[in-house]
Amino acid sequence: MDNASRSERSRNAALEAAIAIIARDGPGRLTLDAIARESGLSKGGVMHQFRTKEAVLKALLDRQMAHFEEFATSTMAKVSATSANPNLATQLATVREAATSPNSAALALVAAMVENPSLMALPREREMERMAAIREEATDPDLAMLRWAGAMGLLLSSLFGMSPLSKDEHQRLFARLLDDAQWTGLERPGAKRTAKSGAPSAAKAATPRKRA
Amino acid sequence: MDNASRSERSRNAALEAAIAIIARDGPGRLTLDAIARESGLSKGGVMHQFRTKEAVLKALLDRQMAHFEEFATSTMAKVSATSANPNLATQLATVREAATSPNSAALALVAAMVENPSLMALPREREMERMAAIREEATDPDLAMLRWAGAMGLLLSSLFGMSPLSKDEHQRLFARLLDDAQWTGLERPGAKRTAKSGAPSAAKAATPRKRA
DNA sequence: CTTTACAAACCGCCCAGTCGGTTTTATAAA
DNA sequence: TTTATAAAACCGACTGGGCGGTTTGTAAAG
Repeated sequence: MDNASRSERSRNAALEAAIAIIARDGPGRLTLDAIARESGLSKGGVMHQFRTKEAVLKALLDRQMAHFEEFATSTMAKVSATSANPNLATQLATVREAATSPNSAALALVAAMVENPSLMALPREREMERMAAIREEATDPDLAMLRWAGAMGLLLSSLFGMSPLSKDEHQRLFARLLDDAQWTGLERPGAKRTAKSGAPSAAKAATPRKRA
Repeated sequence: MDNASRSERSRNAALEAAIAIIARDGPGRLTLDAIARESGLSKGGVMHQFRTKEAVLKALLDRQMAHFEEFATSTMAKVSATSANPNLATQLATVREAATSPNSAALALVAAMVENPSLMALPREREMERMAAIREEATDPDLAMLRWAGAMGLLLSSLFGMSPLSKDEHQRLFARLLDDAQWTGLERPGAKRTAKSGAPSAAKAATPRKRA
């Protein structure tokens, strides 16, 4: 077999093993030896592909992000013509996808958070960009944020195994979140026109977290 | 100082230290030695109060759950007279409280999930009871669930540090979630028993959870 | 022959848990 | 109160295993 293909295969095997371990035993049980055992590789093999454990986590995050990024751009292309708020529609669909897929990206996120919280900087940044886009296109930014938050709540609660909802109910709720017609009744244009001006300061300066 | 008080003090110190460590360094850095260092106790002292690390996590969970349970029953008493859906109102307020409080219970949950996922069985059970109560009292159960999910999304996104929202925006969104008037426009009574016959009887079950 | 992919033994550190010992509190008899 | 004894709280050195990472060796690819 080709060398590149061999590496590719091994890297994939290791990452799949990592996800399986996190999903089955929890992020705390994710060790290099466990990855080696689960993937069928030797520890040396794993360490050849990833020089450090942090590199494994990083690769895992990159991979999941790439997957959902692709999904997002794909659905974005589909809805951008028809929807009035394509960014929101895309994000809701993507979160639903993440909630449906068994190898959830969120698992990788949790594992990264445990091992090295700073790894979450990049995903966090991306997320913030998306939310800014959602707010900017919305006639009622707060409502858009609440719909987004609802999707995240569904995703994370099912991730934590705290969802009393069946698959069908889950899908129904996501469908309702996605259906603009269901939310037009109570839009409050602008950021609630009280005395304060409606200037939506979308992007706030992200305070960088420091590790000790 | 008498023995009971001494124990109480030490246990408290250890648990406070644990929360501080999780919040500052992440769940992966929570070790018994770290707890001893942070709390000022010796390791032996910590081990005398908690026979194992899992016992520490369990105590942490119990403590946080008790705190929010108390908060919940307190607010439940306040709103049960005025609100048509007191369970939802209470849960939303409680989640807001959890999101606001620095020593979030969610941190304890994450730590428990890392160390031993099975520890989450009890909190999960409680959560499911609450959600069942919310659904039962709602004229539009799905919408109620979505409001709850929105609150959870806000809480968890801020926990993961992925919230681009300022404190004020956060509070505003929670306030909107709590304001029934903002959501009456689009209720769809379907799915559950509709019972749209005049009087809004609004489930007067005094106790949030009744299962024996 | 050189480089790359993998294997497996190995190393040092960290961490949960143990253990013998010391100090503080509780009980109670004198 | 004093004294004797037990029990509980606390201490800190120690241990055994697990973990991240290294090293040495081998086979396949180029």
